[in-house]
Amino acid sequence: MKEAKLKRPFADTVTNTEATHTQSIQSDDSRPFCIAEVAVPLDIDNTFSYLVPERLIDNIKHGVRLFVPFGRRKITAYLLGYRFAKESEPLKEILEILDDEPLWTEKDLVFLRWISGYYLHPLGKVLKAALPNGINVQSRTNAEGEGVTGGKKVLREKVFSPTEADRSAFKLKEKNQNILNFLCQNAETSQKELRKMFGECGQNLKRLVELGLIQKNEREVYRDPFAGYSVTKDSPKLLMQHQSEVLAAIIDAADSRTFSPFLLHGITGSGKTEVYLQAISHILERGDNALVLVPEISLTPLLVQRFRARFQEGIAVLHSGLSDGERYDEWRRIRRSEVRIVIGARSAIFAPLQQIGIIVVDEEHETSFKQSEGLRYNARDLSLVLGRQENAVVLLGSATPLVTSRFAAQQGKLGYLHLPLRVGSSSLPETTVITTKMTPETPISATLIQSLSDNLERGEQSLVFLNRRGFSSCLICNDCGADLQCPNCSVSLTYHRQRLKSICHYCDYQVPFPSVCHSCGSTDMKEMGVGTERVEHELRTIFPKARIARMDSDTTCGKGAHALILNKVESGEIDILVGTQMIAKGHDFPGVTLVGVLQAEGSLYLPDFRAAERTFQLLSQVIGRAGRGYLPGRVLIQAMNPGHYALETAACHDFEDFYKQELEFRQELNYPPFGFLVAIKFSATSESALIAVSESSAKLLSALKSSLMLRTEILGPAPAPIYRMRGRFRIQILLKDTNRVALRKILTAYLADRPVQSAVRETVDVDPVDLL
DNA sequence: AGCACGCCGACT
DNA sequence: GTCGGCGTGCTC
Ligand SMILES: [Zn+2]
Ligand SMILES: [Zn+2]
Repeated sequence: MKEAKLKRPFADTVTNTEATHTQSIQSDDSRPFCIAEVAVPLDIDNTFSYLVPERLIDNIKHGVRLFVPFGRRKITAYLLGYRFAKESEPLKEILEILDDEPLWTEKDLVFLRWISGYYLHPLGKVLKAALPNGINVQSRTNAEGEGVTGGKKVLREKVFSPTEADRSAFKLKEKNQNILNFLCQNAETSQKELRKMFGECGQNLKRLVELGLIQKNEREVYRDPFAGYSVTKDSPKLLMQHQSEVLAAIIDAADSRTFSPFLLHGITGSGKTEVYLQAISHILERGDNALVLVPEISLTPLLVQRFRARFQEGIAVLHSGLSDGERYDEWRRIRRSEVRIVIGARSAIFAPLQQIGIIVVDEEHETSFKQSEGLRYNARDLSLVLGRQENAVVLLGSATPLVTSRFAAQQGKLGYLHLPLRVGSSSLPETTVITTKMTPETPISATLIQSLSDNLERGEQSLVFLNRRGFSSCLICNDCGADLQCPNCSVSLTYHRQRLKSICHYCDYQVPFPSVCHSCGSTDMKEMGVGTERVEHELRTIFPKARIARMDSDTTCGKGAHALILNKVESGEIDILVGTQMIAKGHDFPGVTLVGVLQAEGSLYLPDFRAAERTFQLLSQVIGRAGRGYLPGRVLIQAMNPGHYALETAACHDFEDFYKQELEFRQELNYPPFGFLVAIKFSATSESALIAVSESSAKLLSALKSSLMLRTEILGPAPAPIYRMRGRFRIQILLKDTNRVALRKILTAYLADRPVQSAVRETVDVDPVDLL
């Protein structure tokens, strides 16, 4: 054995899994050193200690960012705690305290530490991810860090208000008198608004200030992303029987003031939103606040409008379309308790909202609640953790709940609330499954063509759904049989006819058309597999007079393009809409009476244990698009091999049966919610590093198998030991129980022991665990 | 993340 | 000989 490493000069370095003592001991002469413990936003698990210099001791407080020397650079760091000590090892000094007010509370820190441990992500990076981007100062390498408190600019405006002075003592010009009267009768008013009412009035205001009749102040203004949307007040709607029962259960739980998580299972149009609104109203009345998480695509002005109509003021909206400045403004309003309701996409889980009484997660099954890079958190999962910490009600709402949620409800860990009825509307659509082999020449079966034709004649609208964009999913060489693949991702390139290119849907690698075979150089390439672009093309040939539109990420990349297509469908300007899963989400089309699903099993055989669940959810959603108006709906599902239970159960709307069969499948293979899953993804810079990792990971896997894992698995096509995807190599580890301590130990040991260190970067992806 | 240090192959 | 690329480890 080699001699142990040199003794490290810094003792007692705290790792971020342990709680740090943040309670400070008062400074006195016997304890002259103030030592700050700090997390940095880098790939480092331990924390660092700095000396707080004399000049900063009076300003130090919890929850602030610091500017510290780190190596030969200067970076932003996050203060975790500080203490006074008799003596100190030689430490570097903090350069600056970047915030006057705390950015996070002790409670927030508990939550963030939990996240750090659960997602195996350094605390400093978690803090960075949780804070709004506008606040962050770019680390400066040069010595002059002037203006370092920077971040996004705080906007100010001038406001005027009357003084106590005796107003009758002056004889004023008419305009001045009018302004003064106005100010006496109203709250302080900005110059901008006064200008609107009285025209250019800078001179008049200046005069009134000089006379001591009014005073000028500055106040911070917030950039308002939803300004200009007028609000018509509405009042709580009368609930149907099921809704009132559900609401009563929620209110009961809320009044217990204990952590009360619910699964609210209600099909689209069953009146979930009204239940949310009234539950939130109850929480607000008793003085607590509400956090509402919705998928990015559902976070529309229309939704915000609904909340504004009910609650008017005190609503903050956080979505990805905000500029850093706007987002920072909303964040500050929340921090200062100026709002009672926060509505946002996944990152809103980090909103600095205090006293949370209820967390609503709408469409909880949506994958967009999961962040797929950096800190790979799932806001749906975190809502449960936060709700537990805050003793809040957590409402997970969905028409097609996650298998995990459904299971937790069965176990009694989630309260199960069901809204079975469509409010004021029709029965479920009649659904037929057709067995067809889809070919590039005839992607649409004769039966579906006939139905579309009938629908056109009746003047009714149709949807055609295919979960694959592009013209053809790959090009195959007629000479040697090789398909055109992405050199980075080893997946077939999708041919896009309009753009005359073949494109990798993972990394956006492109080759122009006509293409040359990578292996033999032939230019004789055959189109294989069908995408939405081709379906649109074929439909135009079959129905030359029909008004046809396509909606997928290719046709909606422009700003407003998405809304434009939706509007056209809604106003009846479109007869047939072709699209990917995009047409399954978003708004209702009351005029649609026929839905055709092409290649329904398309997403079923992906190397993902949730493939069946995703397929079922998607199909259920698409099926639900038919017959939402007054006319009954009809659905035709085309599949090559329709025997899979995900298709069968979706077709006959048998939710119970789907969950039963899916849970059997999960249990047999120890997939969540029965097993615990962690994916380690590698990206390597060289082929040799890759091989080394492959070998060492095989060793890891066999070690895991022989120790505590009940089942370990490598995801992907055999016989490759590591699955290559999006330029990365992925192995997945499944554990039977949810013992994170054991997992962390094994992972840490593996990562430390791995042969190639920096040539390989791994990200650890923790998948759903039973958090209840 | 950067940055320095050390090891090994290639090259004026 | 030494120049430089890459792999490794450290930063209070
Ligand atoms: Zn070829
Ligand atoms: Zn690619």
